[in-house]
Amino acid sequence: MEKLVLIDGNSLMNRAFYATPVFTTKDGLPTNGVFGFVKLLLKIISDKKPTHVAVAFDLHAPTFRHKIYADYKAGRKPMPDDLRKQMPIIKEVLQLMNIRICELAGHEADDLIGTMSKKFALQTYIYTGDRDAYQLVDDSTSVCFTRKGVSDILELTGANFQDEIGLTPSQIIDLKALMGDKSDNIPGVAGVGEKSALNLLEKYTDVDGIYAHLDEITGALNKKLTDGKESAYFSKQLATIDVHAPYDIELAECVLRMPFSALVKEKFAELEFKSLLSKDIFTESDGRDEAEESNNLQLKALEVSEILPGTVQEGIALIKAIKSPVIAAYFDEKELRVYFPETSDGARNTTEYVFPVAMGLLDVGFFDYQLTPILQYIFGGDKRVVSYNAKDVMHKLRIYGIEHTAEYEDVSILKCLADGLGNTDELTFCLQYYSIPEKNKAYGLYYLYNNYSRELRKAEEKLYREIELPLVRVLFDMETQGVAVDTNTLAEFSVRYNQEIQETLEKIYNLAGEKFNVNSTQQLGKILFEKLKIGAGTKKTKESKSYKTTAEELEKYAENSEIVRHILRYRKIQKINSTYIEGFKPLIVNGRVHTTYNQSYTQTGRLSSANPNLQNIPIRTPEGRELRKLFTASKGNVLVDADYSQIELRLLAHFSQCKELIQAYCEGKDIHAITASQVFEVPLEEVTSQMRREAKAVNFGIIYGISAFGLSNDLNITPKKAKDYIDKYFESYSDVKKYMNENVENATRDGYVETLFGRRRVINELRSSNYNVRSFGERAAMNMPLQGSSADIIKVAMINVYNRLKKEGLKAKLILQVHDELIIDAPEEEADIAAKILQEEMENAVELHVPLIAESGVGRTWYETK
DNA sequence: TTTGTCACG
DNA sequence: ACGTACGTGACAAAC
Repeated sequence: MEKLVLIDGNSLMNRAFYATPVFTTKDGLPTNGVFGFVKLLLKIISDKKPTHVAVAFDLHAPTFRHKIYADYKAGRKPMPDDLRKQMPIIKEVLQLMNIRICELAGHEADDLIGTMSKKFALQTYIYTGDRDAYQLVDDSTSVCFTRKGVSDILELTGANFQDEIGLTPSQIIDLKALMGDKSDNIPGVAGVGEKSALNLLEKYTDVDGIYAHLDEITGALNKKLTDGKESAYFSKQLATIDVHAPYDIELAECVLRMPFSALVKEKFAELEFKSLLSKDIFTESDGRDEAEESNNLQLKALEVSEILPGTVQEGIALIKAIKSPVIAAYFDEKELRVYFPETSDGARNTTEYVFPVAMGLLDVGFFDYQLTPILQYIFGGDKRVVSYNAKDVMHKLRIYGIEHTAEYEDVSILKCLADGLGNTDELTFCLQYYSIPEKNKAYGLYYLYNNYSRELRKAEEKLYREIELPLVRVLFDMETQGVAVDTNTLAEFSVRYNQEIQETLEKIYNLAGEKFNVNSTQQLGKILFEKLKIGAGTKKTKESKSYKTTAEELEKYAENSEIVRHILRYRKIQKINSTYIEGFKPLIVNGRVHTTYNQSYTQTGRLSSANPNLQNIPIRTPEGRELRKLFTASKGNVLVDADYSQIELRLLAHFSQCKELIQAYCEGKDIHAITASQVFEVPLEEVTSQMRREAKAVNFGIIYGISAFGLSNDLNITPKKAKDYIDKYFESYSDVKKYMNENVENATRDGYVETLFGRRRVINELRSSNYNVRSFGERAAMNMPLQGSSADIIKVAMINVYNRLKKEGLKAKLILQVHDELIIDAPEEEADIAAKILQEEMENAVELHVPLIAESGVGRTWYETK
C-alpha cells in the first residue's frame, strides 16, 4: 500500500534540538538538532515504511497571516543561534537523501502540509510537534505528535481523535479562536481560557454555534464573548491552516528512494554521526571497512526469548548455568529482562531472556512470586550485575525481600562520567542514541556498559571504581535508614503556621480592600502597583504585564506600607508551611523520612536530594532554623554533625598555590578578615564586622567566577565600587587571578574543566559567539573545579566514615549529606567516637597544600548540633 | 510544561 | 550595548 509521510521540518528540528544533548563536531559545529532529526526520520521510515516522504519548512518571508495581522507571532523568541546554524545542514542532508523539501514564500510549513495532505489521495502521516496540525486529521490522514522531545509519539487518526482529544479535528480551530495562542500571538477572546472554551465547544460545537446561541449564555462570559466576537472570528481565520495553498507539486516528486547513496554516508561521517554509519540504509559500499561490518552485526536486534511463569524452572536452570561473570538485568513493573554475553557452550549469546511479570499483585509486590527465586539467583550470587540505576534496583530488591550480594555496575553513573555532562537521560534515550532496538533493554545495558567503560580515562575509571560505585552502597544505606521526624512538634508547627497564615491573609485582604490570591504574583502585582499604587514597581521585562514581586523588591516598600510587611510575612510562613510542614507530612513513613540522593545528575559531581530534599532545610533565619528541631536522632540516640570549614576557598588556595592564602590557612587565620584588610587597605586589627561581611561576599564571588555586576547586586553597591573591590582582591592575591585566567584559557581550548580527581565537565558555552552565553561558560569553568573537588572529597570521606563505622562494629549510621556536612545517627554512648571518626575521616580524606578542617557538634535534634 | 519565588551549600 | 554571580529542588500559578 502506498503511504505518504509529511514532516514539519521546523517543528521537528526544534524538538530534536532541545531533546538531544548538545554536541558538536571537532570543528565546533553544533549538530545535535540534525542528529536528532535524522534519527527520528529513520525511525519514521522504519516504523511506517512510507513510499513517499516530504519535509516542509517555513521561510523567513512574511506570510499571508502577517499581511492581515501585523503582530502575528510577534514577541516569539528567535531561533537560538546553535539551532539556526543547523538548518542549512539538515536541508543539505535531505537533498543528499533525495527527500523532497517543500517551501513556499508567504506560507508556513503547516499550510504546505495541509495542502498536500488534501491534494494527494493516499494514506498520509503528518509528523509535527505543533498541535495546530490536529485540524488536518481525517479518515486518510493521521497526525503523529511528538512528545517528551521526540521520544514519544502520539498518533491521532480519524478513528481515535475524538477519544484522545475530546474534540473533532475541525473544533481545534474553534478552540484556538476562543482561547487564542500565546506563542503565535493569536488573541482569541479576552478572558476565555481553555476550560471555558472546551465547555462552550461541547455545548455549541463551534464558534458559529456559540454566537447563534449567545442569548443562552449568562453573566461575565456573555460579555466577554460579545466584546470578543470580532477577535474570535479573526483568530479563527489566523488559526485555520490553508489547505489550498498555490503549491505546485506532484506526488511522484515525493517518492522515497532507499537505500541512500554513499554520499549520505560520507556526510554522516563528516558530521560524526558514528552510530548511524553502521545502519543498513546505504547502498552497498566497497566493503573496505570490516570493523563497521562487525559493529553492524552487534547492533542488530537480538532474539527475544520469553520465559513464561509455567516454565520458571527452565528460567532458574538458565540463570544457574550462566558462565559470564557480568550479566545485565533490567526490570520494571512489567518484566525482568536478562542478557549475558556468553552461552553455556562459550559462543556469543544472541538472545535476550524475558520474564513477564504477572500484574495484579501490586500490594505484596509486583513480582510474580515465582520470579523471586530467579531474582535471588541473579542478585544473590557473585555476579556483577549491570543496571541503569543500581541504588534504585537495590531498593526494589529490599522491598521484595531479596538478598542482594551481587556487585553492581551502574550505567547511569558511567554515562555521566564518560560524557562530562550531568545525566538527565533515561535508559531508553541512551538506547535510541546508539540505535539499539528498544526491546533489547538488557542487551542495551550490557552494550552501554561496555561502551561507556571503554570511553573512561584512567582518572574517571578510578573515580568510578573507587568513589562512585562504593558510594552507591553508602547512599543506599543512608536512604534506607532515613531520618527520624518529631511528629508531635510537626503537628504543633502545623497548627501554629496555618493559624498565622489565616490571620495574615485577613489583614492583607482588609488592607487591599478585596480578597485575592496572594500566591499569584500576577494578582499581587496588580493590587500593589495598580490598585494601591504603593509605588512605581519594576516590570520584569519591557512589555511584560507582570511586576517583580520578589522579597528583595518588596523590601523597598516595606517601611512605608503595612500591607507589604504582611505580604512579606505571609510569603515566608507560606513557604515554610507548604514546603517544610505540609510538604513533609506525606513523606513520613513510620516516623522517618527517606530522601533519595541522585548521584548522576549534577554538572559538578555534587549529589542532589529529593522527596524530600533534605539539602535545603532552612537555617539562615532564626525562625526557619527552628524547623531543624523536627529532625531528630532515633530513640536513645544523638545526632553527630560535622561540616567542612570553607572547603571551596581552601581548594582555591590549593589549586592557585596562592602563598598568602596557603599561609593564612596553615596558620588558622580568619580568612575573611584578612581579605577585608587587603581589599579595604586597613590593618587587620581595624577590620570592622561590616568590612568582614563584605569581604566574605567577595570570597564567595571569587568561587562563583566573580563579576562586578554580580557582586554589586549582592552587596547593594555600585558596579564601579564592586569592580574596585575585585581589582584590589586580585592585586593582593595575584596567584588567584593567574589561576582563574589560566583555568578559563585551558577550558576554552579543551572544552572542559576538571576536579582534583579528574572528574570532567564539558562546557560548550565557552565557544559561543554570544557574550552572555560565553561569560556564563567562563564562570562555570571557574566554579566547577572548586565545587566539584569539594564534592569528590566529601564522597571519599563518606566512604571512609561508612567503612570505619562498620569495621569498628558501631551501631552509629551515616544518615545525611548536605554538600559540606555529614550527619550520623549514633547511640548516645557512641557519640564521642562517632564524632572523632567523622572529624578524622573528613579532615584526612585527601591531602592538600592547606589543612582541611571539619567542625563537629552533637545534639538530640539537627537544631541542637550547631 | 514553564515561570516565579525561595529554601539550601 | 548587552545582563550575570555557581550548583540544586519544591510549590503554586500560569501557560
